[in-house]
Amino acid sequence: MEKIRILIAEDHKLIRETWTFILNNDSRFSVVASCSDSGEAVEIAAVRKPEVVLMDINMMPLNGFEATAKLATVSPESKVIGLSFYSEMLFVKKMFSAGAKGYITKNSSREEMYEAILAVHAGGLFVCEEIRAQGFDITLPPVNEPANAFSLTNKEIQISQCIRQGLRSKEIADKLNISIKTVEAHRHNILRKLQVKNSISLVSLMNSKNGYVKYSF
Amino acid sequence: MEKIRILIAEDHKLIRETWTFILNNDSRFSVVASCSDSGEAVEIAAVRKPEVVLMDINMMPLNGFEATAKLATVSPESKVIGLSFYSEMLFVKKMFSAGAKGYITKNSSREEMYEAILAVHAGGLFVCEEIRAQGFDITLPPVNEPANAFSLTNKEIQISQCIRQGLRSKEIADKLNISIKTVEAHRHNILRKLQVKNSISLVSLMNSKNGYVKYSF
DNA sequence: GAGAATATAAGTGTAATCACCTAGTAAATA
DNA sequence: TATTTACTAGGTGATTACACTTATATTCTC
Repeated sequence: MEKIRILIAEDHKLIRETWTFILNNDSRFSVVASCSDSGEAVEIAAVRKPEVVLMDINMMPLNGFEATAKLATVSPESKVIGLSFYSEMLFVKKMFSAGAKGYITKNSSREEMYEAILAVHAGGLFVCEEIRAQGFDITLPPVNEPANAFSLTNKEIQISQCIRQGLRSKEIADKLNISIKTVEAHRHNILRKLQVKNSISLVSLMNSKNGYVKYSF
Repeated sequence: MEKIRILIAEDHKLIRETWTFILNNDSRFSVVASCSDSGEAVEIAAVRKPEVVLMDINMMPLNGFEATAKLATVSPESKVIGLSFYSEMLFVKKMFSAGAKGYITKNSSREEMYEAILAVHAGGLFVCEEIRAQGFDITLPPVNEPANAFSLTNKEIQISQCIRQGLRSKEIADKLNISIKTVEAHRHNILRKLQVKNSISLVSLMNSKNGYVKYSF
């Protein structure tokens, strides 16, 4: 029996190393590579062609979405499993839209991670118990959410994540290599779309689970 | 050689289970219990008297601080190692003030976690490479921060709650019937005490799960 | 009573946010 | 092809936040 070849993309070294350890410790799995960045994961996947990719999207969900979509083109045989701390539906839906075959949260059990890997490797789809409990039905076709005034663009999502981290416009501009005026334009549009009066309210909205799901994307 | 008896307090099941697995997989360690809540960790420690406690303080730092302090009274023989995603000095200092013997971040390596457990079990102190790189010197005696450097007064708590709601200084002043300059003075003191750079970071800190108001920081 | 902590609030100045405007390019869509 | 949307980025001006200083009255504690 061939071992399932796995790539791990997870930004926290300790988590990455422990997962690598326990998966390599299991005769069914073999971690062929690991990295801390989702973009790097795409490059590695293009060369190593792992059968399963564990993609953490916690800190930079947008990068995770993009990377998943890119990965599907450079290595369509690799099945991506999304991993995050939260079970926000929009993240789950976005990941499946991007081509992911599975999604588990960090409240899943260790056995569920094994199950997920085996399921997607066998050509199936998998979501963890926590997300199923929230009514996510993997058998239903992806719903086309209507675009409305409350939906943010990818750039706006990315910038709102930066705002949430306490970054200033100047710092965001440097980080994303765009003009501070562009950042300010996006900020203004974000506040307008979500109908909040300032960045503090935006962060409060993002941090309130229901609010984030309901309004952010 | 007796195995080192370990208690794990970590709110994410997947992380908790993987750590339990790899530690139990090592002949030097034995995980005697694990829990998802720092308060529960105190109760367990009082009975099981673990030699080392891995205390995740990521999502609920304040609970983690209090639990560490309580743990030192109900089970002084247990050495606490703080664990978090971030290497914020405030958290590190707070944890050592509360009686922790070690601190590692989730950017540490797996070996560093082992080292930390062995070090505190042997009666020493330990901080991970990432925190040492930021200039934290464990050999120095604990700096006596000005008495209430980390504790907010009632007024400051009241005002920080208003900030959280997205209220501006002017609005807070009107609501509390005080001068806007007084509000600004309080805001400045709040940011200084909690060592955050702006109100957004303050709100993020407050919104980290149970918030801080309950525990008056 | 002396000292410390708290709450109050003024001044001064710098930096950041926010509102509103215009406007070009590129990509997707009708 | 024409239109829309997203992303870019400049200008202007008002408002707000933040840093730092000084100062007074009160309250609590040593």
